[in-house]
Amino acid sequence: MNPATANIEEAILSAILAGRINPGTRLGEQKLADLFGVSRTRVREAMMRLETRGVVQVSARRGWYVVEPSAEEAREAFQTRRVIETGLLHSLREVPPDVLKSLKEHVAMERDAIGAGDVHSRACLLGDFHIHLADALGNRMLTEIIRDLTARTTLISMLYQPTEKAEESSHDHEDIVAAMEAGDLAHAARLMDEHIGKVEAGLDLTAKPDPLAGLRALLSPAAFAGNAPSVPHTHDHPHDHSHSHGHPATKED
Amino acid sequence: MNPATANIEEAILSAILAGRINPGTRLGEQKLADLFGVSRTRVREAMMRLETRGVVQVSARRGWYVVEPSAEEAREAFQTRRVIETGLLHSLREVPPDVLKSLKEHVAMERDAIGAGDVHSRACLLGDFHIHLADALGNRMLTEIIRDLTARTTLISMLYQPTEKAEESSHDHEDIVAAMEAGDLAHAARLMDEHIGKVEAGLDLTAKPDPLAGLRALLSPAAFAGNAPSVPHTHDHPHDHSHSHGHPATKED
DNA sequence: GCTTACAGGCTTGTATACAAGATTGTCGCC
DNA sequence: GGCGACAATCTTGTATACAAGCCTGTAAGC
Repeated sequence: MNPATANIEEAILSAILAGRINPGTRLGEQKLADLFGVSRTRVREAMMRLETRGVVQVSARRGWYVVEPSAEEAREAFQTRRVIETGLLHSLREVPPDVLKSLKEHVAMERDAIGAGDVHSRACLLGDFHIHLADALGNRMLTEIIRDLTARTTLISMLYQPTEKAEESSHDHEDIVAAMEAGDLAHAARLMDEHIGKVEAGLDLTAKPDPLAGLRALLSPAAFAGNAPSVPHTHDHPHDHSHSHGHPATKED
Repeated sequence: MNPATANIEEAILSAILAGRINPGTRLGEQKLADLFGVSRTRVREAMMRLETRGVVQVSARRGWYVVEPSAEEAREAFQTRRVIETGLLHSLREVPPDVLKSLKEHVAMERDAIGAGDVHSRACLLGDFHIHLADALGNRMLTEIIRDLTARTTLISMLYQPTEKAEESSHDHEDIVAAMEAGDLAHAARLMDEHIGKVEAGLDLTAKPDPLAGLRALLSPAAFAGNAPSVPHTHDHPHDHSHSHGHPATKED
């Protein structure tokens, strides 16, 4: 594949995985083209690849948008992850020591990030755990699949997760690694199943299937005093104008 | 997505699934553009999507080629299928009656095709079984993943499978469905694991990692009498010239 | 006779131009 | 004042033009 095109694709995907780009964000071709210093053609390539991978969508003659998975799609994504990740643990006969070591280090990093209150890298690490785990099998194909899936569930969490129970997730990860170390992979699989189930159960899938959801909350409690309180444009500002995309998407303020 | 572009993508992918296009086949942009009556742009889109899905590859300024998975990739593909499909059966709590009915009908069709000696639809059906099974969960995401994976293993079989044990495969499918009907999904998963293992074991992964493999066989047994026997161009004729792609890839003659 | 350099043709890579549709702001009308 | 039509603007969709690199066939040199 082309290095430049791959870079654009990678840049956007990892920004999503890291939670730096919100679901529903519009990604204009020209804007990205300017940003990366190439023509629209290359950006379009990257976008179409990402569309195939299920992380962006095109709305005809309106633009590219980071997907906002529906409740139905959210359920599918979690089910898919459950199927694949428990299947992975089940088919793992033994865990190589270096993989175990790397996973333990990862969990330690999670705890540090949580302790430091680093929201940004925290979310990133929690998703990364599963990708690391996929690496355990040394199967690139599977890793790629889980990576794409994780991107989707990350977006889902951003859409539907009222409160991120980071400590609980990290603790689950720890237990899973412990079971792996003990060689009880069936148990690890069961824990993984529960873990994903918990994350899914923690979502409020009735919350915001549409961008107007934020509105409704304002409308119902008698509001509408004098001036509509500016309706803080939920998305549609991919990169303000310069490329200093630093603010880590702190939505819940 | 665009209907026309999607059609090109679909057409090529299903031709691969049906075994009508051989691994290693070159797919020229202009040729396909003429064939579908569009410009190269659209063909390129379709190709790049297919590249993301892992079924074609581009060789810089030479052309697009249907992938020829290496032995390593073949192992990964089968392992991935094993992980996902056993995981699927494990996480299936119960099997809806209509799904069971549909699977039984499918297996019956397999047997008919085998009985009739219909090589073409036979291979197609054997792959389709797994896709149908994915439908059992009603999870489009998972179905899509398995579909792409099946495309790859189909190509792998075309590359490495000396003799296709169709009857055995169909019998395996039958057993799996029987276990599902009996409600013993753990058993079904075990059977699936064995089944995929058998298919993988039936491959000769040392066979032809390169297009010259057919050559070596000719070279070693003292051959080279007078004229090199024409080296029947192993691939490189996507659609001869008109679009009457009817010959069902009977390679093993 | 064999090897090497070169030229021509063919294929993709990339940018650009133009067409078609969507959105939004404005003006006229009721 | 409110509503609807219209025009300006912006965005993607598609095709085409040209650049750049690979492959092959040919001819010259050894």
